[in-house]
Amino acid sequence: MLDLRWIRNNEDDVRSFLAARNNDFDIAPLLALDEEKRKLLTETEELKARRNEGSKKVGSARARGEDASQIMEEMRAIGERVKVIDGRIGEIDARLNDLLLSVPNRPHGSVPVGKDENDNVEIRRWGTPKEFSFEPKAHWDIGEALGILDFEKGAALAQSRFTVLRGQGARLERALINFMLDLHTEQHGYLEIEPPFLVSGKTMTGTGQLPKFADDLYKCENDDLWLIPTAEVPLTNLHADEILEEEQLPLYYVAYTPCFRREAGAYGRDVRGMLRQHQFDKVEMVKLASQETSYEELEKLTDNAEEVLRSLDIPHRTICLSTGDMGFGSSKTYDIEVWLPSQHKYREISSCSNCEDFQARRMNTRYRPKGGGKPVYVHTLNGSGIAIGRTLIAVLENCQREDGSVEIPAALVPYMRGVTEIR
RNA sequence: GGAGAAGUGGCCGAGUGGUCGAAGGCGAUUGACUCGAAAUCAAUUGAGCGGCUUUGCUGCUCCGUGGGUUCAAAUCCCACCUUCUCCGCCA
Repeated sequence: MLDLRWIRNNEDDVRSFLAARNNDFDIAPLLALDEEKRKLLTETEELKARRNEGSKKVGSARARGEDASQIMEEMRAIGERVKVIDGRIGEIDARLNDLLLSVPNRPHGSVPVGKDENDNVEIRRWGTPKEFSFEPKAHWDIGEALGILDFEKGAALAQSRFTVLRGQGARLERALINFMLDLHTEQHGYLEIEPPFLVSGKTMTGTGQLPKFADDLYKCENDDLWLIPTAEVPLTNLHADEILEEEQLPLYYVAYTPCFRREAGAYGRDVRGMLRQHQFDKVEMVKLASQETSYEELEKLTDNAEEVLRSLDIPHRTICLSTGDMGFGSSKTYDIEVWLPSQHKYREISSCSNCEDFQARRMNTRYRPKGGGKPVYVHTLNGSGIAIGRTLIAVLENCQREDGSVEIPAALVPYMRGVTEIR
């Protein structure tokens, strides 16, 4: 959510960044409502001041045993007008809030302006895609041949886009989770959290999933509970409605959770294998930082995610998303993409964003600056550190051998209890 | 799920219709005292929105949340949420 006052004073900026995002949101009705509300507010506040004064007079008159019925009558009339105006203000507020929650975040000045993913800018590459002496297979072929990936059973138990992992496949998933959690907690200074996997509508609104993206989420029928699409939601909301001290910042949190996404609107894409699932595991990093340090923290966060892939020796590249490709709540996003030999392409495995104060304003998380002063909104950052299922895919495909077996990267061997290959 | 109790400022805690945004205490900050510290004393110490003669003054709102009654609500009424205790159920 953006600051309404800022929108009011920077109309042109808002219009131009909405255009850069290909967003057709019209701010005119919003500004009109804002104007009307402020006019009514002045009116009702004046009336209330008069009523407060009158009520005090009634009190003191009664204390002296005098008759106050005339003032009471006047105050009753004022009260009725106040009620009408406040009712209208309430309606405007609700509408204003709805509109504000639908305005996307303002992109940072360093973000490339562009229409879509074709305008994303590659920042760096790491590693060289391996030359195979044979035709590298896709992970679904490797996994099914080894008996560790079962797509049929996933579909039978739930529906398509669910997978059953078996044996060393299930263990590899678990190994990746533990490896990443250990890396981030022991080397990068994150505090491990185990959050709820279901959260309230308010929490979903805090990070921006609601109200706009309800169709992408799974909701419980009888409760105000939603399955999290990413641990970003509970982690970022950990300090909702709090005022922190600047000395506490930055806060680093990391969590493993399953993630649940309806993937509505992704019907034809990545239908084979487990690249795009309704349920997938992810280790997620979240930071709350001061306004001055958040972009520095974004660089570190992205490096923390890249470190996972360096440790596993998997080729990858990092790109900066253009204004047209960026998510709703982000001011700047780096995607990390791994090399998938079977597709001969880099594919997204992590997304690291600085949301600045966009989420903080929604969930009301502030900090008191050093040396006192008014509380200001924190900057929130999140990044996959990293997607587990896609990492498993990357390991299977990049570490496959001609005979169909898969070599376990050295860093994972301890987590696989000494297993060095799956065959 | 059933029965009961409770939700007040950073914390504890008083307040059952009228100068209550809220006593008192703790904590914090500043000053005095001190060579310094402690102790003591004094002052200050919530948030949001707005106005102004803008380092201060001022209006409105906020006592779990949302409604209602009233000239006036922390205080009365209704609904909901959360916490605690007991029962039931369960891992």
